[in-house]
Amino acid sequence: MGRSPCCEESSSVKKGPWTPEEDEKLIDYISKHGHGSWRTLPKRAGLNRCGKSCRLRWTNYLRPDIKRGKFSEDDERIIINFHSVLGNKWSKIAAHLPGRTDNEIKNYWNTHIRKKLLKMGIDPETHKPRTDLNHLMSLSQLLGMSNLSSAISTAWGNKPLGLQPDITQLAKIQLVQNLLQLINNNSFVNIGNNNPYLLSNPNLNPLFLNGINPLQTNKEPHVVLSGSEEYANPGLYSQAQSQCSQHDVSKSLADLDGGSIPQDYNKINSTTTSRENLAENPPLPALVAFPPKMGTFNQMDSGCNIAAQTSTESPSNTIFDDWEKLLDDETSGSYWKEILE
DNA sequence: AATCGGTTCAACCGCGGTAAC
DNA sequence: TGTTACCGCGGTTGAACCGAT
Repeated sequence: MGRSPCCEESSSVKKGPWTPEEDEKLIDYISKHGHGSWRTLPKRAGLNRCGKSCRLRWTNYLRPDIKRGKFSEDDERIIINFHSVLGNKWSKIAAHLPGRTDNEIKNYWNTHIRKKLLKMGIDPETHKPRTDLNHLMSLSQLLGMSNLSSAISTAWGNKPLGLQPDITQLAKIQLVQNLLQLINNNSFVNIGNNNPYLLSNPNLNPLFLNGINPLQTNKEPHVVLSGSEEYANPGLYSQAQSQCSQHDVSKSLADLDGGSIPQDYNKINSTTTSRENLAENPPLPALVAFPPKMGTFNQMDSGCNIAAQTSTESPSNTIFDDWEKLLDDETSGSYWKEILE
């Protein structure tokens, strides 16, 4: 329904930064009487502020259990993980970070995490690889003089599990993927699904919580993050879960919450299953087949290993071979060579 | 030392949900 | 059932801060 601003009836109320005296009054009043009705609090506390302003000041700054200072890497990981599932539900995310406010998390996301993800070629909204042209251009610049085929072989060839590609290699992977996505309009190239970086990076894989390596565990999933809470971003989460689905997410979430499974998730768990959820929000199909020769994730044993490149198939069968052909072609490849070189 | 542009974050704005009447 | 009041949330703003020149 909405309503007019709570303070419009009284234009004389003070706005802007709070003074130490005002803070003191507010703290003093609430510690003695509790906040009660925020609307009437300012009058009762002797403050020339609107109730909303008092509530904000209290919940975001003066509350005694506020935890101030820099976010730890764990905090950051938790924020990314929950954002990939919940989206911009800052208050819900804040509920999993005791002492942190939704406002603080929102600010931190917008000023730090968002930029980090963008730099890495990850869309912070969808947690999927970016496909916009500006990003492609910046990636191509980042690549500088790199060579596409060597990029692919370096990034995908014989990398041992656990040895993550550096940022340049990531850029190469991203560029290739994005170009392929553009070419195959409406299709989803499965590099993202199988991207070892996305799956193994604790900051990007929601399953990678609190020391649980989704690439190594081998359990049946039985939990879900949906139900009353919308499955906001089926993208990364369901992709990761479907590709690498032998994980106990509830344990991860329980660990996050200091050992006990959060109430919300218990409630959710009792009503839905991940399979149902995935059925409702199936991961995007890989319309362009991921070439076996480039490596696939072995879900049967140790999780999502990238198999070493084995060139047993016809070399002309893969999209990457087509790519090399395309790039070798004097006429059609010149444009792409310009971008890539 | 002064200026400028970018970044950070506290505070504000306005809307949606919902309880109370 | 419709209206009003209130709370909480997410998006936005702008002053303060900071580093580069």
